Amino acid sequence: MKRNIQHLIYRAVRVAVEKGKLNSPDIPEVEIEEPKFDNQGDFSTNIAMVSASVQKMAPRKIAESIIKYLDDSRNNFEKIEIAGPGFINFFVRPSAWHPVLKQIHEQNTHYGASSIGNGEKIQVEFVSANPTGPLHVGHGRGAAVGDVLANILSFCGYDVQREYYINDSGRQIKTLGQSVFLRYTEMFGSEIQFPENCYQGGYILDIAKDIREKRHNDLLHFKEDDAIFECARFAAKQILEEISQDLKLFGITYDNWFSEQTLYDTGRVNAAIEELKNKRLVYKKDGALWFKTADYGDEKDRVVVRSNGDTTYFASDIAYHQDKFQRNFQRVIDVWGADHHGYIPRMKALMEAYGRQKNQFDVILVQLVNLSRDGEPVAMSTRAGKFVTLKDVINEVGRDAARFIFLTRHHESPLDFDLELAKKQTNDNPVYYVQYVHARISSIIRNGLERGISRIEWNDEAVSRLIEPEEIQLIKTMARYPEVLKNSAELMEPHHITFYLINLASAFHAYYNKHRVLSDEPILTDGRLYLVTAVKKVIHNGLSLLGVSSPEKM
RNA sequence: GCGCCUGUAGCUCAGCUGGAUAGAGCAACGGACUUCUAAUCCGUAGGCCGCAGGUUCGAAUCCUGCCAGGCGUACCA
Repeated sequence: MKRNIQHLIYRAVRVAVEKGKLNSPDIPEVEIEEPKFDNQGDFSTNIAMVSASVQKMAPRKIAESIIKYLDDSRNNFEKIEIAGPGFINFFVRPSAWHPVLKQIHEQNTHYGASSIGNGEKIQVEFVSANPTGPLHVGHGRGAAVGDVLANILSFCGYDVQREYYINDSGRQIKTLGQSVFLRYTEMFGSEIQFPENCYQGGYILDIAKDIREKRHNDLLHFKEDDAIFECARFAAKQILEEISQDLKLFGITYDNWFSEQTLYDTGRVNAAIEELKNKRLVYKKDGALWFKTADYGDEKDRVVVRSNGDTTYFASDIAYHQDKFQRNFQRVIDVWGADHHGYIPRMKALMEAYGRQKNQFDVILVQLVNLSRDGEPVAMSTRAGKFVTLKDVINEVGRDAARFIFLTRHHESPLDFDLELAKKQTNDNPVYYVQYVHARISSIIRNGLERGISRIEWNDEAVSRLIEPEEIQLIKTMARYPEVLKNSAELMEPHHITFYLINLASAFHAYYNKHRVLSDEPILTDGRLYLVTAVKKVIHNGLSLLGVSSPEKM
């Protein structure tokens, strides 16, 4: 409908110019908006005001000419008027909305899908938590945002891959091995001093016990470094397995798990460093190797190889992101916790130094979750072993509610997550508000079946009976869905869908309370069943993208 | 100090690629179940859109400065 109006205006302008009513055929892009107030129509455009300076005419005069030559031979509009300083408001004839329903039924689970992605290969990397402890609530937010973003992009025609980057190399893994090994020796009677910088959580002890069960006291005979290495490998593998399970519980599966260690094992980190040298992007200073990131927008240069010969995390990240593009991804999206934002400039610098386009690499920052219980903040630290795991939260409040809460906020807005509140609010959590629509409509359809209505299909006479304001409102809202998705994909902001669904749910509940679907009139009943079935499809469609279930009964 | 994010109703947040009268939910108050699921609906009340300037016909939205909170600012990861 929107695009239709756009075309009509372009054509009207052309004709008006031909007839000499407008001065210039150059008009800016026509933007069609949906006004907030009913008395301003269903759609409106500010084109007359925006082109006033080009046309050298008063906005209202321009609007008059456009309307005069606007071709509404399809009779879509009840009224087109000029309002305020020069807005053109379009009032759509109610029946002109009806074809939207047919579209929804025909496209079914693909309603709202688009091809704006053009089959482009795109990768979304998210969560990527270090395998040094279980996932906590904060990771859950990144998981929800990343997963849903991937869903949306896929729905919009991108060829999406989900990847988890495993930081299984470097110091934190060594610390993990050390922590486990200490607990292990402790079980054999060693007096130990457990260092503060080691991981304190109870899961470390569990892993140590598992090792004892498998290896008995073998490791005590190893050289300490080797024993720590063994522990690290064992622990990381086990923790990663649990992470994978937790994510599955949250409804997330990955296409690929990428190990940092393999970058070293296959020499790709060294190769990347060599390439940097060849491109003269690095230099030596104070015994370390520096990347000239400051030349590409970073505030200063960054170390790639330390003076002691160790590579930095940045080095493996360079190799990793090179590898992503070598795997032919045209676009790469990293979902990070907001505490890593300081890292973005150097990554952008890397991209620029390699001549990549700006839109080929994006970082989605997800603000951290402030966890509290009954208003009291809960400290979160993997190292100190104080955290509420994602698994606990899923078990407490449910997968659907947890996902929904994470997605009812802009990802860059900090999120207060109160455990008691989340549990208590289970019943008036917006997720149930939306799911309830699906359950209610399912129930109506079941009741219809009992009356012998098994066919729900387009019928001119039946659909033409849909003229109540609440019915038109519902259809209008559903007509917006494809655009919401496109917007969500382009801005990479999943929360728009959540808010849209709440909106649609509200329109449905209002309708439900005012009108009966299964009425005494068979024709009207057919039309309304056709309508609410469309609503059910859109709700299901949206909830699926959010990874939330659509219950038949509640 | 510098950088990023945030600041909108009592609370939690939308709206921010400039538009007409500022939007939800929760909480408060008053109503609606003999009726397809009341996990619902209808209504009332609640606002210097952090502050001050600027750009514009028009600013919550863009620009500048300030204030407050969070985070970051390593030859850590």
